[in-house]
This record gives sequence, C-alpha cells and structure tokens, in this order.
Amino acid sequence: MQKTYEQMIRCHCASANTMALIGGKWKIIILDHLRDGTQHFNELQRSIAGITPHTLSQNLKELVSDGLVSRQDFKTTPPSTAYSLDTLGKELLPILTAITTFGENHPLIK
Amino acid sequence: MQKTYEQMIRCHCASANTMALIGGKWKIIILDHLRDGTQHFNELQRSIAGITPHTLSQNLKELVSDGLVSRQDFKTTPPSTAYSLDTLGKELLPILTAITTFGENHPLIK
DNA sequence: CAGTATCCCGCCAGATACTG
DNA sequence: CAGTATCTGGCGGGATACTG
Repeated sequence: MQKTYEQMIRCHCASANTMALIGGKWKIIILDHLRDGTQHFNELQRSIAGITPHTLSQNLKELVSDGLVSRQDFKTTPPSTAYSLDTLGKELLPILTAITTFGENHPLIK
Repeated sequence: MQKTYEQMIRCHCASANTMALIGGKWKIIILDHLRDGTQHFNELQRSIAGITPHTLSQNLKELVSDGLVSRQDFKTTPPSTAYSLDTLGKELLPILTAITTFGENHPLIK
C-alpha cells in the first residue's frame, strides 16, 4: 500500500480499505493483466504500454506485500520470475470485472 | 479527471478508462457517500473524516466535469448546494458495491 | 454555508543508466 | 531477463486563513 493512503483509511469507510490496496496509478491495470494467468515481469512491461521498470517493480512489490499478488522466482540465469493473482487478489475479480466492463462501455479516447 | 492519468489511458486497457475517472484519492469515498442520495458540501466534509474543503472541492469539480456527479446550486444566502450521482455515476454502482463489499471483508485497521 | 486563496510539501512516478 | 540506483520533477493534496 502507498503511504498516501495511510491517513485515508481512518475515515472508517469500507471503500477506503479497498482503495488503499488498488489505488496506485497502475495497480488495477497490472491486476487486470494477471487475470488470465501468470505473467513474467517482462511480459507485463511490454503489455502495459508506458510503464517503466522502476514503477512496475514498485507497484508489484506493494501488491505482493499486500497479499494480492504472488511472486515466483525461478532463480535461473538469466533470471525468470512469474507473477500471478494470490488468494486475496482473486477476491478482487468482481471489482476488476466491473471496472473493465465500465471502461469498455465508456472509452475516453477513440 | 486528474492530469496524472492522461498518459495512462493510452495503454488501451479498458480498466484504465475507469481508473482515470475514479482514481483520485478520495473520489470513491465521495461517490460512496452519494449512493444513498443527495448530500451537501458540508455534509460530505463532515462525514468524510480527514478531507479538507480544498481537496473536497477539487475532487467534486472533477467528478462533476466528468459527468459522474451533478451539482445543484440553490443560490440562496447563506449558500446551499447539493451533490448527487449523475447518470454516469449511477453506472458505477456495481463497482462501488464491489469495492465496499471487499473493504468490509478486509478491514485494514481494527 | 460553501467554497476560494495561498503557500507548501511529500510522494509517486518518469528518465536514464547500470548490474547479476 | 529482471530488476536496482540515482536523480529529478510535477501534481495532488494538506494547512491555514479568508470571503460573499
């Protein structure tokens, strides 16, 4: 979770708890790309146009530490890692679906 | 919508379109408080502990300009305004419900 | 009551380069 | 390939005071 949200979750709104976890700029998009299965770091970076390795790494770390995503390190050379939805992340599927559906129905750019 | 998201929506992920609209730190919470009906500026500020007038005003402006919230000004003295979910905002109800449900099931602070 | 005006700061994120 | 290191900056948001 990002520091920005630490204060917000004291407002005792249930929705705040969720936003604290998925509120990062790219987090929902990352989770969205993990819906269909395991993805490598590199796959994520290429499929999410515009994200830098630095930012992707940062967001993934928080997602992992929050229990939404699990990280598997194959400890090979060259290195290979795999990210997938963890238990908690799978509980987000209804949210992801709702967000994606809305986004499809209301594109901001043609 | 906030400037931060302008670049993000070019990644052609449907979810990005949605996050650009609701991605502000307090936006989901504001929308959540508007679910049950019309709220005055002052009511929102008191029920959302921790938000400043400045930030609330800013977020509401964006929500209105994005068509999620409608603002009614009664032009009285002392001034009175009313905020409620607009058409587009009501389409977010499934998302709001999903987010609130998840947040209830996974509190971050006891 | 419903904001606005100002000032300010902290963090998220971008850019670039580098490494095991 | 999968990141980390370092530097930088912009913008969202906080604090406080003020106004029609």
